Amino acid sequence: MDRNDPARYPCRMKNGDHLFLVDGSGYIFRAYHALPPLTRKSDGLPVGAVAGFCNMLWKLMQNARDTDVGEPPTHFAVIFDYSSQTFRKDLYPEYKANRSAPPEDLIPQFGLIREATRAFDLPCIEMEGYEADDIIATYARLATEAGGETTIISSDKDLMQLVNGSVSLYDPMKDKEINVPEVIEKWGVPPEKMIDLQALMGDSVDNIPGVPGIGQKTAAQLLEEYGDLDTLLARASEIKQNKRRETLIENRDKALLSRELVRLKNDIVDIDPLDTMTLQPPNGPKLISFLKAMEFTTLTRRVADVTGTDAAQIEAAHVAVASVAEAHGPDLDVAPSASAPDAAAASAPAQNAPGVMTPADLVAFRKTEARASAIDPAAAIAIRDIATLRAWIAAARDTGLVAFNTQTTSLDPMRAELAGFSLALEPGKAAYVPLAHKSGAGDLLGGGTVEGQIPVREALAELRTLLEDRAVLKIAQDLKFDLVVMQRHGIDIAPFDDTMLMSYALDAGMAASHSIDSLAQRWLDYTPMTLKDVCGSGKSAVSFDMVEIDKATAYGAEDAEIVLRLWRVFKPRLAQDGLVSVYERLERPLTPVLARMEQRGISIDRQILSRLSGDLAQGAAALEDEIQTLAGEKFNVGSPKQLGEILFDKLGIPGGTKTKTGQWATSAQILEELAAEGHEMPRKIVDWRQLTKLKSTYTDALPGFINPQTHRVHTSYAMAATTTGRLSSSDPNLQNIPVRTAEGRKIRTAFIAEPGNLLISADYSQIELRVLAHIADIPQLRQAFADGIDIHTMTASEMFGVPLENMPGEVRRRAKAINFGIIYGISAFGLANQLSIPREEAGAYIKKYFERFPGIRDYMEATKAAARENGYVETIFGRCVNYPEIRASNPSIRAFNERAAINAPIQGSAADIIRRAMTRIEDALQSAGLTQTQMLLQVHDELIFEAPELEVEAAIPVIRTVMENAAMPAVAMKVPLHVDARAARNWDEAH
DNA sequence: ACAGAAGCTTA
DNA sequence: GTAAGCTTCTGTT
Repeated sequence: MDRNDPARYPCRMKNGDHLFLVDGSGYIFRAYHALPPLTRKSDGLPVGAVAGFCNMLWKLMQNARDTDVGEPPTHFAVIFDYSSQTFRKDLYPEYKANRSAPPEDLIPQFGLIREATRAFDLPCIEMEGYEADDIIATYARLATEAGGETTIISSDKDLMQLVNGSVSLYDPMKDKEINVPEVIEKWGVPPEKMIDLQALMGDSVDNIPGVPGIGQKTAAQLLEEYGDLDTLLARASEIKQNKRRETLIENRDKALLSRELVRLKNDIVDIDPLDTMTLQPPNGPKLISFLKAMEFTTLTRRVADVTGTDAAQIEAAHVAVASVAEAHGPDLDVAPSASAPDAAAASAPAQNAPGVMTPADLVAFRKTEARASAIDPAAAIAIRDIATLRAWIAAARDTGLVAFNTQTTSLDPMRAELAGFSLALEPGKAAYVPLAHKSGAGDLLGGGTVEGQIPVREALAELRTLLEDRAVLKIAQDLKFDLVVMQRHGIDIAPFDDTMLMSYALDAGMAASHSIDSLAQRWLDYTPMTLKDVCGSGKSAVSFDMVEIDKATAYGAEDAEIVLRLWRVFKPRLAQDGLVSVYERLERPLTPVLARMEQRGISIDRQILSRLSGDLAQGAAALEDEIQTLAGEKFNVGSPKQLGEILFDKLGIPGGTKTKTGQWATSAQILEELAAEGHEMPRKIVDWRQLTKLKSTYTDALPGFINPQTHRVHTSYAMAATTTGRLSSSDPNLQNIPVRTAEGRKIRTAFIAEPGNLLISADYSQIELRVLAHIADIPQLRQAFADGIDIHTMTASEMFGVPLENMPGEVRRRAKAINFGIIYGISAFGLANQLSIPREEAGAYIKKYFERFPGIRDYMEATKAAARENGYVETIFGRCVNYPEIRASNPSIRAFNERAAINAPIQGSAADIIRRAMTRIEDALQSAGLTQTQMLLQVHDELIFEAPELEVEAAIPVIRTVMENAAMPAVAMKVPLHVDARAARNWDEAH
């Protein structure tokens, strides 16, 4: 007798009841790939899919009214696949044969998700020999026969065939209901024709053959014309297109077999009756016990609130796990091994659906997915009331992830006023929150605030709960900017990911820019609006708070959505390419450190600069007179073109050379040579240029950067501007303040400490040569550094056989030039230029050098070979620098790339070392009780601090220790690092 | 108003 | 010979 016979098992389901069927197996795979990887904090157990599953179940049980799925559920069950041995395998042994094993960190989650289902007190249904889809089909039929509605929680296309007036699908990740019209829109046929459609088009993921050459479009068109598969096959000979007719006749059997494979079995017998699925109120303690074991704190709290349970009183359940993946063990701070090139991921087959994927497949899938759907800025929402804002923030906390950015009135974060901010939760779901937009109308009254904006204080109070929530990952592009803006409002942002830094870790050297515009172009094939489009440009430009809210919404929300989409591509790539540690240890943690340095700024003495400016003006004017007298006419001394004509045409000085544009070259080097030949004017030009350079670039420009509120100068550090890992500084650039000449050094006396404080300058001595000695493992260099011997003197002694004592200055100077040349990927041409000696002589020096230090030549050859082989080189901490043009056929382009590839590991490793020091130094000072000592500036191998006089003496050894040990424990340097540090009232004396 | 060249500053 | 950013001039838009 049939167990589903109503006579035997009176089915309690009745008219108006609503059955929810969750496709548990489908969900696991989808959640695993769609959600950010999450591991249980205490033991590294991967639980991302479990977390997504629990959040979804809870949401469905609680908020069915709020989601778009109609009536709340009365019956509820979760359905799983039992095993891969099903009747379809008997029919067609190749069915699903091309699937690979699930990822290792997904395996333990299968069992956990069944545990989770039981913790929710929900029936957990699986049957040997059947797929979850067949069980779902059977229950949907039973529910319909009993007069109930069914909602299937899945978006699997295999289930589309079940949709009808009383059965619908619901995609939990897109919060989208799929009914008959949606099926028609997506597939071009109504649900009842889905079986025939799939039979024709086949499915590469499930290995369903279909009819070769017939895709979705053609299949839908044929069914439209012939009605169904049987009719189509019967009348196949009528088809006009030769190719299509032949293939349909020839592959008739494949089509019929495919139909049996995709047709779901809706008449399983011996199945648990529907009345076992009646939805009960949640069992708070049981559920919380499980959630605690999983360490899902946010959901635990929420369940405790709703069920009125005291979570603190409940013990975590003991949850057994089949096999814990060890892949995500404790972070040992070890340098990663050589990272895999991108080629494997790029060539992996891009699939249409997640399915079962290897990490490389996932990366390929995410790259395809990124381009698959269009960004629609017009669909963005403007949030203009506090209730809506709260709802979005709650949704972000549910998801645990949100893309965020600020829109402000200035590109300088220290002057920027907040105009609004945007949030994106998932592709297609982005919003902008205007806060301080004004209308141009009230000009005379100072501009009126636009109606319908949430008061800034209230909005920021809500925003704080999101940005400071440890359970919500904030994703931004160049987050440091937003961090400075928000920290000025007393709000921190943590935890976070930064797509700019991810791109930098992944693709340094692949393109000049890691800006959002170039990333959107590269990864999404999308050209975003520019600030110019929104604010205008030039004289007619307006600040962002004057932009119309609709326009601002489109711009701001688009930004957030792009960031979210980029993140989905980059996150798995970091793991795939072995760059997680570079990103998480060298890039991300530096962000808040730099944000604080930028906010502190440095004090500058206006009067010193003003007096210097006057002196420089006088000196330059006097020289200008003399120059014009020598020229016999007034001309613009600052114009290289006019100057060239005076020197080489009018005065007829011989030996001039031309630049590539055909102008006379008048560089300092050429002018120096002319001066050495006894010409009077060139020397004066060189001096004039020095004075005007100092005046325009430094003494005149710097005061304009003094912030009116802080009275200090706040530079901006770019974290992703160089290819090697160095920072750069701009607005103003404080990494090129003069130091070489006495005149220039006077500028540095204007950089001062506040009264009662001193500036401390701590710089690495010869860090790049030490790194070279480490990487290339050169015995003499290691010995010299270990013994504290002057490295250039040692080099000269080794090369020329001269004793260390009484080394002639000129000999040491040449050795020094060679040492630097090595770091720069030496060429005879460059060295000859540097030392003003014939190329042959320079070549002889290099030859001699390599004879004495064969290890250096080996290093250079090995690095070139590696760069050519892999397309990239790496630093001692695993930072990759790409050289896509290393194989260029143009010899000068190729040689340039080779020199850069030789230099990058050296410069980049040194940059990594100081980054590590910077991320540690604040804590070290705090721990030493030095609470007032603050890091202000970084100049590649130097750090500048400001400290109260009383802390200086204690701070210096702390700073030195952190800096000298910064490579540890990831890398044990074979040579000691040495730091010189001193303190003074101004930067000149401290340096 | 903007872009590129030339030149100069730093590590 | 490596890596940056800023100013002025010059010619174009």
